[in-house]
Amino acid sequence: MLIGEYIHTIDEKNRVSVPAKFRKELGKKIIITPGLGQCLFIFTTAEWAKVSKKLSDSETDLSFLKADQRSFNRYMFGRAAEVEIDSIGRMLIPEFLQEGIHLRDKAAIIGVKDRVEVWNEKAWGEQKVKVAKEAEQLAEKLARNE
Amino acid sequence: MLIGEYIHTIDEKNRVSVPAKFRKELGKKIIITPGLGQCLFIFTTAEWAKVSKKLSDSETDLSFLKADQRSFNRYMFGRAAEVEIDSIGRMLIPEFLQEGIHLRDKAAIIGVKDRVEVWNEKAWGEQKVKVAKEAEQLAEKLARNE
DNA sequence: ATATGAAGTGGGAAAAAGTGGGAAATCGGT
DNA sequence: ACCGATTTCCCACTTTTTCCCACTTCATAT
Repeated sequence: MLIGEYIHTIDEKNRVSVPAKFRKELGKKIIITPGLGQCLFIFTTAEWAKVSKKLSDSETDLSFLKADQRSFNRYMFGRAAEVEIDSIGRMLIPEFLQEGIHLRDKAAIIGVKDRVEVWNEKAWGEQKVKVAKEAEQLAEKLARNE
Repeated sequence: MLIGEYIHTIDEKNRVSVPAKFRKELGKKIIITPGLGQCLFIFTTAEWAKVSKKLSDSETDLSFLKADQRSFNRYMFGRAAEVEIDSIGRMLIPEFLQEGIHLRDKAAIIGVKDRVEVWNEKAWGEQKVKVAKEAEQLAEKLARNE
């Protein structure tokens, strides 16, 4: 299972170490896409096969005739990248994906059960604060037995 | 699968490098047609065979009138070009196709699963911004498995 | 405390990709 | 058939990417 938080450097060549604990599960080849919120998603090739199938299942073979389907596919596929993890466990994040989430210097790499997310370190810090508050409220509710 | 975004130069001889990652899948010969939206479509010969069959097949429900279908086909077929990719991986984009989408200097080349789109760089930038918001909503739906 | 090994980071060299331009071949018009 | 113009083919340069090696840091165990 993919869990935990890691802060890694993104170097001048757009490389980031995949946390060693994730490497086995992710395999040699991964798919990086824009995520929901200010982050990227990393899928295994198997997961991506499912996702892209789901996208195409709802379509006819002539999906490009429908305007909104066109836009959506353009967005999803056009901004995805198939990436090989190098011999010492680094991935290369294309610049067009970095731009979308203002990634630079430090990346937060988060395991979320069966997917991995990549955040700008600062954005992740803020996200955590936000989530922490929600968690506290949830905990209080639980404590009051609601 | 054809995915990702690449910005390439279109030179004085109307040549554009096909992104190296696309070359194997596209093969030596491709079909370039006017696209829908401000772009061109590129299909493999195999994919084009499917598409053109579907378009001309009267059995297919394209949900528009015969007359419309005729003029649509005239548009797609009449302006489609069969193009050979040269020995070092460049394609030649006919001028009549460039004019339609105001292509010059820089082209954005986008992989959209099993077709490739070619955009004027600037138009692509605007398209991305426009679609980003609605695509996220659609993606959320998808993520919730609706 | 020190040695050992694994993980992460940085950088140089080799290879590949992208770009530009000249020469040969082809085409069209006279 | 000849000439000029356009297209095609090939070569060469530049930039980017990839591959590999080496150093540093952190954690673990002795």
